Amino acid sequence: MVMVSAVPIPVEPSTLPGDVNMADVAQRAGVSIATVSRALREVPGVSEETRRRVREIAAELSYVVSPEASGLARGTTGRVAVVVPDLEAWFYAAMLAAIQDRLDRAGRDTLLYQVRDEAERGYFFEHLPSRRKVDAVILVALPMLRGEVERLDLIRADVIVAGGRLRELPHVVVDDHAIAHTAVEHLVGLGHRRIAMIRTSDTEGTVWTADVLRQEGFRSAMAAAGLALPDDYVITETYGVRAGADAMARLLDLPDPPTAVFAYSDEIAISALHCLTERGIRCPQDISVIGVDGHPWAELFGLTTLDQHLARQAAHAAEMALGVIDEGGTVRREEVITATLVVRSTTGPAPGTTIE
Amino acid sequence: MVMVSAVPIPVEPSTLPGDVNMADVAQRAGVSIATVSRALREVPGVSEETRRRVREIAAELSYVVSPEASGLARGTTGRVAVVVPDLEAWFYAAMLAAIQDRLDRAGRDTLLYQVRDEAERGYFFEHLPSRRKVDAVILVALPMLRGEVERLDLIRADVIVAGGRLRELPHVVVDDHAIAHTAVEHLVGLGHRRIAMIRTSDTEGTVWTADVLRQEGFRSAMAAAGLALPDDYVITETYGVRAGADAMARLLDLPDPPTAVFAYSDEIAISALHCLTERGIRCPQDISVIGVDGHPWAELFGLTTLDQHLARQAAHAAEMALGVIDEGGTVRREEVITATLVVRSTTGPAPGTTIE
DNA sequence: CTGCGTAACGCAAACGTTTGCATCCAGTGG
DNA sequence: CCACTGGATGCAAACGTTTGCGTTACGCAG
Repeated sequence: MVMVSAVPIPVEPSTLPGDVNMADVAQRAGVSIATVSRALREVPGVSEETRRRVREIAAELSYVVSPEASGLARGTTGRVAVVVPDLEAWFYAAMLAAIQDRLDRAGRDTLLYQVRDEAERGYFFEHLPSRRKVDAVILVALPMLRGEVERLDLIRADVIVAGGRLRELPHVVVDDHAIAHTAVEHLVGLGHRRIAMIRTSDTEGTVWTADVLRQEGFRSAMAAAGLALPDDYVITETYGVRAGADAMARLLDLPDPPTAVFAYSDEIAISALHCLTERGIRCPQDISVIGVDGHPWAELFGLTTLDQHLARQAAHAAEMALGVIDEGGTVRREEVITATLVVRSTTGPAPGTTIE
Repeated sequence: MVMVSAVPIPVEPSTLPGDVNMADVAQRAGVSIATVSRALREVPGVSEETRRRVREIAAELSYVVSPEASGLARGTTGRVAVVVPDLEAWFYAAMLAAIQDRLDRAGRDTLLYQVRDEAERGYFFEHLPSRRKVDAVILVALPMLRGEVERLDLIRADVIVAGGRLRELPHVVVDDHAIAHTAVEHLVGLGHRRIAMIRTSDTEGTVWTADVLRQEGFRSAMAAAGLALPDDYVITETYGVRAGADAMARLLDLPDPPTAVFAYSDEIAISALHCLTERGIRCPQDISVIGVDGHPWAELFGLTTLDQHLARQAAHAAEMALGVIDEGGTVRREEVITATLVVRSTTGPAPGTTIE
């Protein structure tokens, strides 16, 4: 560590590449540390002339404030944690990407935590690594147990939920109930009467609102349309790349297979589509498929889907985090996004329906 | 701020949920702050008995050290930055996921930065936000300009490169040259003689070793096999979900189309496959396709690919970062992963080739 | 000319750790 | 009985900022 004493020893321009601190800048500028601090942070109390000079010298020495020292002094970290269950699923990666983007613009850093399986969940909620490391935590569609929800209080930071709701925490969600209704109505409008749903489970005891609500919505939409919903028309597969395909296979093997399928996500839908291709079943002539998300590949595969505007959800979540951090309680505590139906080529008239 | 004075006022168990500091623990335990610090960090100089008691009280008060204060005192951050170009591409998300995982196990936090387009690249390299915020930076397959490479020196942290090489920086790469050779040899072995390659460009002036090497490898492999390589057999498409499909369309429209295609990535390959489906061209009977990556969906689509063991690459990169941080220079500076050929159903004998 | 308000700046006390060094104390061998 | 050793512990000085408050110096109204 190079420490420059109070005695004005001349400092070489680029001799101390890393270890430049405010004292160095102050000395060079002939002002006090306090003034440098104020000058660089654009706070009042410094003349324009001084401010300019300080900035100049700081740049010259390529000085950067120490986030640790700064954070310690102001009692804040400038960081926000984002917690996701599984980055390899597009949904989470896209959400994370958009959140990071917004935080970055606001000058905050993004800390990433993954909670992939039961073990990691346990670890996370026991140690709450984000404890004192961030100003806010954004939980992205993270299924959790009741007891875990309570431990969140131990986080010394504001908690925001994205893609679901949790207790009274501020959150941004998509209207999952409406999603299911829109999907079913679209299919019913095409003459379908035998409609199934595919979802995946995480095989644990946790629940997540999106999952629950989409199922409920599906059931109520079917009921509203006056359609029967056999038990085996709601299929649950364990998560994986073949989940959709396997589920579709089970549906096709039913004595009375559906003519349309509502998939929980686009990834599941695309996997299901693949099953159709494998079996030589035409889509949408023989069976229609609709997904949820707005996955980039939905476009490629011509998948009809409900775009849930991930980027917008993410931006709202980030905005809430920023709001809570520096405005406190005065911030909106709920934001509901409405998904929009994007009709492509995997949904069509039910077999035997006359086309108008 | 609740400050407990030096006078031993009894402290309620869970009254100060967040603002517990070492002084509180020390007071309760009847020892000095120094001892608490040593006790909790498992450093020698504390009796087992004291250590136990301190740990107990700390847990009781749910005390957590302030990372800012700790970092300031020890001159280290405990954080590692990961810089990626585009999280929505599976490659980067998977890499990030595995890196974060490894860092997490080592008790380090992961800071995420995205550098998506030219503007963001400019901003990143001008401000180097990671400047003093992390102990190390892992650059994941980040194309950059020459001048930008030089600015990296200003980062007050060790830099590691994953998925490419940069100057003399420690890095982990896949053997891109070998990848291209293996792919071509596989196809040639199946009787193919007209083999094309599809790659994407980022339309900027940057270069990235993987891209360059795979092209070079492809050309040299073709030459080694004694095969002609027409200029229009190396197709460049701008990145996007239809890139592979569009490129494939261009290839099919050639007067003398190839019988096999080597795609830069699995995502491009899958997109290309879709073009075949659209046109009713059979794969592999009419044309073979091989990708690179080991994308989960490659399995679903039966795509033959070169698995480049992302998780392993990521783990090595993280390991290097950890190594450089606490061992300094004594660490391996290069790690070369060999991709493995995974033969599935998108590659088969060239049309007209007799099957043995 | 005096008093007063204000802008610009410096002082020094936090912020909560880590760590080199000093201190104390119980053994221990001579 | 006496240095002497070594383990356990405490003291206090960093670490590099931020910020409340005090001090100038200066302009202006009374």
